[in-house]
Amino acid sequence: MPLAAFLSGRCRDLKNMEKIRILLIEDNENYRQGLRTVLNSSNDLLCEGFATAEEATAWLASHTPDLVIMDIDLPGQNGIQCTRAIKEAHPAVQVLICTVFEDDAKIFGALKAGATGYILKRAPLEELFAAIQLIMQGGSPMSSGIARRVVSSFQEPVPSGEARLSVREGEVLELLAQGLRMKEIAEHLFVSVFTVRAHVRNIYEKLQVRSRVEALNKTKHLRG
Amino acid sequence: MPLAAFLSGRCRDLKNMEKIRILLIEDNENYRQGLRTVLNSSNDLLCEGFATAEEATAWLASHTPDLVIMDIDLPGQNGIQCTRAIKEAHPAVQVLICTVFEDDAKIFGALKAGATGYILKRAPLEELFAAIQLIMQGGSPMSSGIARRVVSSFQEPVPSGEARLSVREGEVLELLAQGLRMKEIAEHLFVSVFTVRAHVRNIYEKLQVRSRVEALNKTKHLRG
DNA sequence: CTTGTTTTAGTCCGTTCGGTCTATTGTGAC
DNA sequence: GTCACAATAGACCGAACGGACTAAAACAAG
Repeated sequence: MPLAAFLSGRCRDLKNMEKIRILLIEDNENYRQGLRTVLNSSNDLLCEGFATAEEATAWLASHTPDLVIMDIDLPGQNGIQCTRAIKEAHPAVQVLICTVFEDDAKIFGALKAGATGYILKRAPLEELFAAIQLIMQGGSPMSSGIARRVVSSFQEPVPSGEARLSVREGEVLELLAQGLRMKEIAEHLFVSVFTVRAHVRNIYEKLQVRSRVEALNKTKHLRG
Repeated sequence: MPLAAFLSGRCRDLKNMEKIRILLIEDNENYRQGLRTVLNSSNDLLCEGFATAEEATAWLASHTPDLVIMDIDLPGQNGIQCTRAIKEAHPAVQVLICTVFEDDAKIFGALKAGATGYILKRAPLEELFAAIQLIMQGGSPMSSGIARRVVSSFQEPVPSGEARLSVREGEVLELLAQGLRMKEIAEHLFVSVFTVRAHVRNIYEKLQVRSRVEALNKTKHLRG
């Protein structure tokens, strides 16, 4: 790494700027070559492109970009698998997903794999440029609908119908969730194990389950 | 609701536009009044302001805004509690957090409570205006550092040291997570219950736990 | 070819859990 | 005041679980 880049660290020096090195992984020939040309025409970007995850991985053995712009629907290894591989080998490299898909499986799969941004191909080019700047400045660019889905995944669903547990049952459930045994729960709540067992039985009855793990699975949305 | 607004639904009609009705909850007098004046000076916004959650709640009994801009550090009921209350009473109302805090507890607390946007007070005014438009168009505006934290919360930590489970152990763990008993797991995997028990014991040993729930708690980040 | 790991399988034994049942006390609703 | 429900406590029993052992086949790494 050049000294200037090292000294500037995460904050890019406007006077003596290193170009942002971008690796574009996209199997559509026209889209890739077009986008690469557009990106390279910007005087602060330097873009290399490949059609498959395998080609890109080979190139990555001897090069380290700042940012990877990743398609998801690739032949061979897909973009999510490739993202995971890249983040394992080069944790500092940012991965920006750029795809037509906007279903939860793809979105959360990509984020779990280590992607830090997710934009849609139908977004205008300005949004892509803005996303590149944003991701290099520590942000996480997401197309608006994507961000909404990500945020929505945190919302706690309303307690579902008949499965309404009493306050005390909620406390017992919370302790069950921590992996405590009934005896330990009894000590925490200053009641007898018989009482704890009664609560656990009632919880099972209300939730229609037959074990701790099932009960926890049915209520995980209520417990963060 | 006026007919025009009803017909236009979520897509605002540029010709015959209803103003976006905003409720600003912010205890700092100067900040609130200043911001309210600025927002009202825009010809597509209509902003009402209160200093506390309690005053705002009283007003909400007879009014329904499109958007609430919410401070977190309020006297009395705080902004996160207030967000939860508002979303329970008016699920369609969007809540945009605008605060100086950017710690995980506040961020995720607010999102879990039902906020759909989270921006910082130090952001320029243009960002606030953009956020208002974005949130009304189905997006989730977040200041760049906030978005990064939210996205980061999805990243799966690297499998921690000695807790490296074998492939088979992973399969067993997955079935344990679904609430199956050992006999059922044995049937799924076409092996004897003794084998399943052996795997479970090895999993417990590797994870240093003593029950299913503890094992699942220690590995939930590996299992989505 | 030996060494280590994984996957398989088993025994023994005590603990914990889950189902079915009964029963008392307190509290809030009607 | 009665009714319903939550919280408490208990007995009985069989099933499931968890800990401490052993052990063999399969396989990859060295």
